[in-house]
Amino acid sequence: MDDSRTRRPEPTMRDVAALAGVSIKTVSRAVNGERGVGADVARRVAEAAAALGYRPNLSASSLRRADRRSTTLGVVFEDLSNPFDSTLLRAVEARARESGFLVFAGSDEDDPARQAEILESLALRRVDGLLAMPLAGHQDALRGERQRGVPMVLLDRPPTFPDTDCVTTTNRESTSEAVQRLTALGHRRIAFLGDRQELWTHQERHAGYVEGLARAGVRPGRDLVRRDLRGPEAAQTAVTDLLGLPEPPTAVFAAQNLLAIGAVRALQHAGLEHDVALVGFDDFPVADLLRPAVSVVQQDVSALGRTAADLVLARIAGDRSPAKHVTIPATLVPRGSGEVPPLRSARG
Amino acid sequence: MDDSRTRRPEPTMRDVAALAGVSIKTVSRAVNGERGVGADVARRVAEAAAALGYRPNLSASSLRRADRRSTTLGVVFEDLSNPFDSTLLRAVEARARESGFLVFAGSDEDDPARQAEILESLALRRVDGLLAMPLAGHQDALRGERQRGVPMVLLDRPPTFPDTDCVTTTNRESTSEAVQRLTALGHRRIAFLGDRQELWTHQERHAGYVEGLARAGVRPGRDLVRRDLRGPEAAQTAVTDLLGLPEPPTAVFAAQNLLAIGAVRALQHAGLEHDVALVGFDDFPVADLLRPAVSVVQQDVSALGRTAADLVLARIAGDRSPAKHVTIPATLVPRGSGEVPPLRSARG
DNA sequence: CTGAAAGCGCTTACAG
DNA sequence: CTGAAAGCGCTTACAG
Repeated sequence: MDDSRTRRPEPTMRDVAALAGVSIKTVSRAVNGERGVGADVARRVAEAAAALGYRPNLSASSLRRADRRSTTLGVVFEDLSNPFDSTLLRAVEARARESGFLVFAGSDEDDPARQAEILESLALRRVDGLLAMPLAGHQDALRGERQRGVPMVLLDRPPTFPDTDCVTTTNRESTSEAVQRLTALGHRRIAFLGDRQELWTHQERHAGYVEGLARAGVRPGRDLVRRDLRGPEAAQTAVTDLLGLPEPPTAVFAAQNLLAIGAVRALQHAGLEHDVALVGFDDFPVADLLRPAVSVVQQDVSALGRTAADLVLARIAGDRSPAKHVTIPATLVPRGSGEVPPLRSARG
Repeated sequence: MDDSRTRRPEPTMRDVAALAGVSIKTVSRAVNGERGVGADVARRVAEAAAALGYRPNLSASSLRRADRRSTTLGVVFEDLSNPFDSTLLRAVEARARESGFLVFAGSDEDDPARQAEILESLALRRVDGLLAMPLAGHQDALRGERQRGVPMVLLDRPPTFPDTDCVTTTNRESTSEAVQRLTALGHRRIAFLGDRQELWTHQERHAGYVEGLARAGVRPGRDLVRRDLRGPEAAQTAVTDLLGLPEPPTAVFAAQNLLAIGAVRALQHAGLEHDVALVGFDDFPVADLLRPAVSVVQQDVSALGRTAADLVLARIAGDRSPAKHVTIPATLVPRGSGEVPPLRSARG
């Protein structure tokens, strides 16, 4: 191998044209597969390009072309190392590539400043479309991009500004269903573990919880609702606390997978994992290997990502129909922990 | 909001110059913070830029600039929805952003054609550097990019071609250590579960297994080594089979987290999870919630990603030192399953 | 401190 | 079927 530590200048159309003995316009036509190039000339251009290792410069072509496309998408999620986010990214990326798009990926860490920074960075590179999870409060940066006319699809949560597509899951409906399954088993004291109240998904899931109880004629005990829990440790503490109540819950609904994990820890610690029912929203790896295996409301995360990608690609392709809010159905996956009846846990 | 469904043409330096009443060269200087711009003029330019919502076109500037930088990195991993890959990506992305770089992310699905396709796609967009996991056999596409002089750092596995940085973990050493811990507990019949033999990481881990046994004067039983296991199901079958041997293993070393998960399933199924020791390579979520909790060799995946990102950024910045192979130390995390002594599992 | 001209690699809009 | 000229948005290399 020759010295690969030195980056050589890339051959250009000019070089190919010189070697093939044609004009650069002819090379352009041949490279882009436009018709109106003689078979013999096309072959000579192809040979010259191959000999030089020529690869067209997409930035240059995009700069000059009428459509100005960079065939590039920007993805801004909270944390790409989260399974939810990474599964979304994977689905988006697969769909994007089918259409010849490449994907920029960034994590905003739920920080408005960082999100704005990433969006700015994407804008400087003139991405054709944006896929993002809107922050709970501050959606100014996203709204700004949208107002400039950048095609945008929001995931997991709806925008607070108009005229923008989004794809979410059946938070309320599926939670209501899950809670009704618990009441059907006879549970009356069902605890609710929720993340930050400002999160739309958790508002929806809480609403579903209330609705599910109401359908069964159960009045929600205020002492059983623990919200603003951030992370598994907070959930663990909350459940431990709940178990110490005079009338402890016979079932727990954890509105997020990290909270379900914290609940498992608390139940295991109290030795009550087979006595108190548990259902979580969002699946997590090896949930089926725990004892009991953890029943969950499973989002179709890949479908979420695929749908969002399809939407933004359609917008880029010129779809000017009114903004859509697509809801992807979640599925109840019974594994054991959610099928524990209340009798066994009646204590005292 | 005005009609955000129509993408307006972006304002250019020309527009800003016209509004500020200066030449575009002056706008260029002001925007790039070059010195030699009068305070009054700088202010007028800033105002005009803000009024128009001007944002420089990085592609155009990169095209003309001497350094040709796109301040863009390409990441090509096997599957971005894998926790290992997504944790790497997250670390790379964080590091990249600190240096003003944005990251293109793609999954090659272990398919040479797809990897070549992604690399091509990245090359057309003139990324400044490449971070990739080399495929077991076909490294031609990566070698090709490297020969063109594209800065490149390989992750998890070394290249089969020269002059290229890579970052891997202590596969052999840590496996040897883990096996020696098992022999120190008295284990003599220790099974090995491995993925495809062509994978360098699994060759290394197998070598570490052999070495660890040798240190304890144990001769590896050929019947206890099961390789070419692809995924948890294969591992589960293999362990079930091992447990049926006349002299079953008293301990299992699973050379990958998915294989460890399969092993857990088999042990649980046989009711032997508390009787047969298990150690896995690579951590996995909630491994600590299983009963017994699963002991693992934990890679420092974030450090892997950070190191790789730093290396490629240094190369891009002009570092011409000889190629490095950095090895990141892994850690043994005892959780219970690896601390099961052999006596309890002596059967018959 | 400021600007006119040329050019990065490519496509557009013509002309032949 | 092929090509010369102009220009995308910006920076370089000059000149003043």
